[in-house]
Amino acid sequence: MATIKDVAKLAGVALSTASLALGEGGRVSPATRQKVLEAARELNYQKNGFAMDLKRSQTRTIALILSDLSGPYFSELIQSVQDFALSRGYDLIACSSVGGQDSTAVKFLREKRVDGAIVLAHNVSNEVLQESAREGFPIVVLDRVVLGDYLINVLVDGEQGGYEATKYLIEQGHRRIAYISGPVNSYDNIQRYSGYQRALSEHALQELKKWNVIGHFTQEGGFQATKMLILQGDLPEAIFYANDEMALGGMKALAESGIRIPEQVSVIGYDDIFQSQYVQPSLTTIRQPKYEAGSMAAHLLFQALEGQFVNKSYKFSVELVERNSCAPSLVRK
Amino acid sequence: MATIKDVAKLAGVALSTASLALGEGGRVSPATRQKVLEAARELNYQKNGFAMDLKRSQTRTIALILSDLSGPYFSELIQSVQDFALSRGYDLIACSSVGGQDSTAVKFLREKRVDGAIVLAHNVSNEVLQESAREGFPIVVLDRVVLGDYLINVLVDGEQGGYEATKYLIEQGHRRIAYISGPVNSYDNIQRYSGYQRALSEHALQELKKWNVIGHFTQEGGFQATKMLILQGDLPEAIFYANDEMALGGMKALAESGIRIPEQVSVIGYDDIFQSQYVQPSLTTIRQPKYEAGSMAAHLLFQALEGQFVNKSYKFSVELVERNSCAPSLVRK
DNA sequence: AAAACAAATCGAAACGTTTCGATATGTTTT
DNA sequence: AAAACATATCGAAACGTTTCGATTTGTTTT
Repeated sequence: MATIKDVAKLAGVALSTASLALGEGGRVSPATRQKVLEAARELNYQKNGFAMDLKRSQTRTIALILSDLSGPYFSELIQSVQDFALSRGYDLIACSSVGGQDSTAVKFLREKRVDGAIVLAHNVSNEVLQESAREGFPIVVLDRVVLGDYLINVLVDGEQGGYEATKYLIEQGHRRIAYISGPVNSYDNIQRYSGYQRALSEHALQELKKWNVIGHFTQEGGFQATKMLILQGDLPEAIFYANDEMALGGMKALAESGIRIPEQVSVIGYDDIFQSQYVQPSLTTIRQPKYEAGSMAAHLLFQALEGQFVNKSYKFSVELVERNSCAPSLVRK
Repeated sequence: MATIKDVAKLAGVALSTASLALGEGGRVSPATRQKVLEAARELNYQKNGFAMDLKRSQTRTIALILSDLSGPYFSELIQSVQDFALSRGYDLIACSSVGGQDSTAVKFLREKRVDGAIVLAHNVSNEVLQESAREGFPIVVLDRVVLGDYLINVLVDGEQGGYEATKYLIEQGHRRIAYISGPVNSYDNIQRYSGYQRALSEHALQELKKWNVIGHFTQEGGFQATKMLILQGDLPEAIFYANDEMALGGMKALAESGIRIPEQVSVIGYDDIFQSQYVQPSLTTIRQPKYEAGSMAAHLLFQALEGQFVNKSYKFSVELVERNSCAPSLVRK
């Protein structure tokens, strides 16, 4: 691999002059620049990024760290962050934290291979975040509250979401409302669940443990959980799935058992993923301002990067999207 | 930021000893290692990744370059590449080539910030790929044929896919088959379209230009294109959408106009994206072995990285997934 | 024509590591 | 007890850039 040294030699100038000529606004004579550029082309010279980053100790790159690069959930978020980063002349790289503490993502954080990061990955521990964030290296955390210097939290109010979803079902006259849970210790799940509980207790309703089944936030999990609910014999009037993917699986299970939605059971989801509007019947759900949150996260990160003051915590509220998977309860005697 | 120099000083050892102690199998006395580790902890030392990469001139990271990080299409691919990379002790970073020649992605290629790359991004030019690939820096290209040293092609046979889809419709008795196109100069679109043409001409069928409408591979585009088709008054018996996203949009347009699928019009898509099985009616489509292709790409990349011989080109075939959006044509007189 | 200045070029240091050959220390062999 | 060896530590060079202050060259002012 040709280095700038080779280029300089071929062009017959000093190393530093070559660097100047190759750079942006260097004050070199046009003739010299020409010579250097030609030499570079001839040698197929490409600058070594690491050497540059090392010297400059700045990368103009931010990382978006996700627990999983795939999955419909992240699309919108990635998009918004990318749009914003690009508009500020920064590069964005997405890295996955699969592998937990040994993942690419954590390596990027620890070793400061980027100028800052946005994190939405529950498998990156608070400690890592707290240790990594520092002067000149801000981190925006999207999926939980974690306190520390140079750490900024952007939250979507899951408790409110859980509350709204449940309240909506209650207002439709339902009283017996099941909750299909995500992983029990997931921050998102805990939030949504506690909103569900608040709505129930505000209306003096009982929570039935046998209707609280774990579906792991996956479609398959939602399917299985719903099958279990059906097998128990005593069907609830409405089911609140802690995310849309589980709701989709659940609807499939209900359909297979010949149970009509929303006539026999009302179903509500959470997330408003893309396919929710295409399922039959279309799924009533809670929409999270993902694009907005991503955009806000990016915004805050850049502010922090530029040394401006930023609040340490922001919270978004959610919105109920009414579709066709819920119907008023028939008046019971 | 503390450097290894500071650590060494605090621990009272030489710089090189500190480096040894911090590294893996360095031959240092346990006592020294202990001292160094403690000093490092105290100073909250984190190694500088760039300096390391520069010295080592190896990153143990590969890049997956996509034209767009979002979108359901890439999920499976990302997953498979990631699984594979992880199993080989490599990190994966995904970067987007939004921004074309000035994008993060191209920068990563040019500046060799990774050890190798897998590219599925039509907005990265052949020239960039050819210039970037070199000894010790192999590139696997997924979406087109591009020749050169250290360049490896993995293709999914789009021509065959277009052919199969069209042939299936013909075998169901349809004769008047519309093609809703992606961007006209997209490699994928050209492939699929030429398969469509081959199937038609093999069965001595005419292609009607007015039924070849551009839908840009987006849902909105498919919707608009279909609206146009409907407005023309003369509806085809079957529509081949060059991807599922357009088909989804198209189905919505048909439904809005009260046209029944598949009774009045058969619809076939391409890609088998996740939501295709959930739309009503479920969408018959062409499934590409995306996971397999990604896995193969990763496989080949590592072989090349290890200096093993690899073939320069691989081709996968596609598979028709029969669902409910197509029906045999009623016998016409 | 000498002095003053600006522009272009150069040399050297620095960024923070890793690694190699050399030295110092301690242990075994003869 | 001297010689031979293994082990632990050290110093210095190297990776490929950028950048700063110094030097050279050429141009303008007095």
